[in-house]
Amino acid sequence: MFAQIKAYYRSQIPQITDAEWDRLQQKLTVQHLKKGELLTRAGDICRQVSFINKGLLRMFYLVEGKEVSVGFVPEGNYLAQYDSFLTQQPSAGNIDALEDCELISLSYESMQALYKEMPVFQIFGRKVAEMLFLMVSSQKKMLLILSPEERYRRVLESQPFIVQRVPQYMIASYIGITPEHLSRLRRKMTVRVG
Amino acid sequence: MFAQIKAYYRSQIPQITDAEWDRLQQKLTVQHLKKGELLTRAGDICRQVSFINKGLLRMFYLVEGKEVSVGFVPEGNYLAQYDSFLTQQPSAGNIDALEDCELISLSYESMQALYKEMPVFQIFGRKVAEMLFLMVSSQKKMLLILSPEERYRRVLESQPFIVQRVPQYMIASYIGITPEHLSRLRRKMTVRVG
DNA sequence: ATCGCTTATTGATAAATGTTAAGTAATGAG
DNA sequence: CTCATTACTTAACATTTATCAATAAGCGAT
Repeated sequence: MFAQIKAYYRSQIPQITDAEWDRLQQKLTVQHLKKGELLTRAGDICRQVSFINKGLLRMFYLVEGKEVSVGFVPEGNYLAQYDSFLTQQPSAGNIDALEDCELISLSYESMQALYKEMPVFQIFGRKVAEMLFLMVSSQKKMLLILSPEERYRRVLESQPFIVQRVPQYMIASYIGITPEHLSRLRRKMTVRVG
Repeated sequence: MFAQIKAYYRSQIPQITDAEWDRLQQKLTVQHLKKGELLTRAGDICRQVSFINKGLLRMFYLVEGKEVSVGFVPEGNYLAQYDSFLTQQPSAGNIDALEDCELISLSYESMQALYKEMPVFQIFGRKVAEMLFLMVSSQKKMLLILSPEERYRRVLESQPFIVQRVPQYMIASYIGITPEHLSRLRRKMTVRVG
């Protein structure tokens, strides 16, 4: 049950001791989500971070009745409405399950307690925040300097699981275009290939 | 000289002691940059973070001969080619001074030393990373869900110093449009106002 | 296998944005 | 102060992208 998440912690903070891990594990809770269900919704305050043991989730906004997807997160990663989790203010975004999911969650209070209790979790928290910054920062850069077609190619090559497991119309809003336009770009791209 | 940066640390980590601050201050160096000079350039590995005591700097990419601005950072903030600083890999971006600047810098090695020596700096590092994440994350969201005109309005209302101190053609690429288009949007926006 | 629903494709048209080129305004160095 | 340079504006035109509407294809539940 906890093998994957334990490996994750060990990869981020190899210096973690068994005692520290045990202390953490006591605070973890397991949670299941069926395809289509919401993990958090706009207006909620995000009170936990979740490690995805299995499944795939999506972060998205509702803008003028339309869904705009901003991230897809598969098993083996941590996930939260992180802005809301950090600020403990209501989130503007939603998270739903694109597949049946198994999550291992840690509450805000538990995390604060771990921060106080054991410095190694400060390091973990810093590394997670740094990683998230790198990811979002590179995504923002792609939106600014690449054309829609190039952005789609990037998704294809650097996050192929998205193309394999996420409906195309969600990918369209993820790269900032309409589903119709993405469909046309794809046709244009494949004509020359075969 | 160090009053502003000291206040900054105290605001982020109020629990910092005088001894810890002194230890930090020993490692700080002051640096001056004239308007137009580069702080870091693409290909460099970023080896320091800089607190801006005075002035204004810009982060930008060179894409097909054109500058694409991705951030403007005024006095009172920390600045680095943060992706490169974290990974110690060559950066794809540049930083230049839009005004004469006074910077207070801390090297990568010094920061690692402080991390090891005193846990409070781990907390500081985490808070900085979290703040950067929140900022970039909200900027990415704006690019995805707002129109260019709305993005410009946001800059006007939430970062007015940019409109006051940054040339318009740099703001244009910052919000993802051409200078000509921004000029047209501005005309359209002011016609109705007066 | 079939039905019903969701997703993807396609075409016609409209709107938004980019490009090129020219002119005007602002700015800074001497 | 003057000139040269840089920044901003404007216009005509080209290209990209969105919208609307219709059809086709895929898919899950029964």
